[in-house]
Amino acid sequence: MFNVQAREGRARRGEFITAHGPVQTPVFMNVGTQAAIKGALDAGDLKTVGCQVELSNTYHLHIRPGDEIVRAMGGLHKFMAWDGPILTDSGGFQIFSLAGLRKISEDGVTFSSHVDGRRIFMSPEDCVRIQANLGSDIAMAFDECVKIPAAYEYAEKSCDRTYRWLVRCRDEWQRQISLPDAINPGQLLFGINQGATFKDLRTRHMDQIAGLDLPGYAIGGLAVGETKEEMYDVIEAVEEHMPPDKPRYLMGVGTPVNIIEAVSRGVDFFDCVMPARNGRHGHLYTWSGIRNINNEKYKSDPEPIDPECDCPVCRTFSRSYLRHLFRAEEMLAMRLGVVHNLFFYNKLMALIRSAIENGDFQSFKQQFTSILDQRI
RNA sequence: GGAGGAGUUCCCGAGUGGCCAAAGGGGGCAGACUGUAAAUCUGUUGUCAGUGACUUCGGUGGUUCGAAUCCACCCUCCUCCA
Repeated sequence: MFNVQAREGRARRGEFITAHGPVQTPVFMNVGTQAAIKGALDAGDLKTVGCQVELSNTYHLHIRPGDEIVRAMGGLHKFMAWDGPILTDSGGFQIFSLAGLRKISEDGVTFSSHVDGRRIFMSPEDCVRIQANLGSDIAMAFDECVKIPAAYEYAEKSCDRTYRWLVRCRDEWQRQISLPDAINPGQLLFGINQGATFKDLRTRHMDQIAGLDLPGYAIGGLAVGETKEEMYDVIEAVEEHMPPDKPRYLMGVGTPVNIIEAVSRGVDFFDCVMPARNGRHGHLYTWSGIRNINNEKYKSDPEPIDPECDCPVCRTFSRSYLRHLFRAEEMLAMRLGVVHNLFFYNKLMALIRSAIENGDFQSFKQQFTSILDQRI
């Protein structure tokens, strides 16, 4: 299911097979929480920006329109007209981000819907069943994403519970994919490592979940308050305990430099809202740093966002025009900003892959880590 | 010609004797954003300078310890009556 084709140091160049086609790794998954990329991009645009995997959210689609509706419409692929691989995130991050609106128990989590306030209970079994209804290719385990800094006692307790939830997720997943009317019988389940910044908790938890022999493993609960050095340290510690023949997914990360650093530590899958959110806000990635196109200095600049970029936005429009669209709050501004940024991220991953294939990854890393996160 | 009303910092608009360089919006300038409660949020926006000083509320003159605020005249605009 996962083949590592080339390595350089700990960095891996691989291929992961899903029910909707192969995924070349390292890969960036493009986030479309509610079955749409914010900024008004549809599945056709995802092809344009070079997306391999689309990511949607269990909690959000369960609330609206409802996973039963999506199932009745033939599953998420058909619903949003995307025929490539889809990963559904479990809602574990919403336990973190909707902290004021939820309550956790051993059974599961009770949310107050952020849409209409009604109370929603979600158990690990519910979460997996919902993802089966959505028919994604990769389902994520129901975990608790703990805020950092965390108290050791709480992190330990949470970690243990997340493990018990994972066993329940695994059992329900096996049941769901073997049902005769399963929307996607080829759906895979990834387990999620937790443990805040405590390396002993992290590695112990990783050892536990690796024992379940799932199709893939994620590192969760990072980029939620710790420094980037702490994050890299946790990745290094956990990576040694991750099965070498399974894909590794660093959830919610990150900046271009975060991704390069994590690839060099053995991570294969990424996702992040940043390129889409920054794109909507006019912070546009280039090969020489991040450009805030709102800035006055671009008022009458005829150059494209990045002369080195061959995305449709850079091939067509000037900085001056884009700045105008952002200042005038035209919808087109957000759309073009997101198209450019996602194209950039997907291109970044393509360059990382070929660098690993060619044994150039170390020099690629040295060339770009000092500039890509810089503001210009 | 007569009767009322109004002129505030880039714009709109509060403020009717000291707590006013002047609320609040808008606009401008900048910043943040990491498994998306984000088309969101934050800072800043008279000048020069570390506290402070200086100029500013249509104009001119006055009253007062002190005026955007009170008085007089003038200018401009709006409404109504002739």
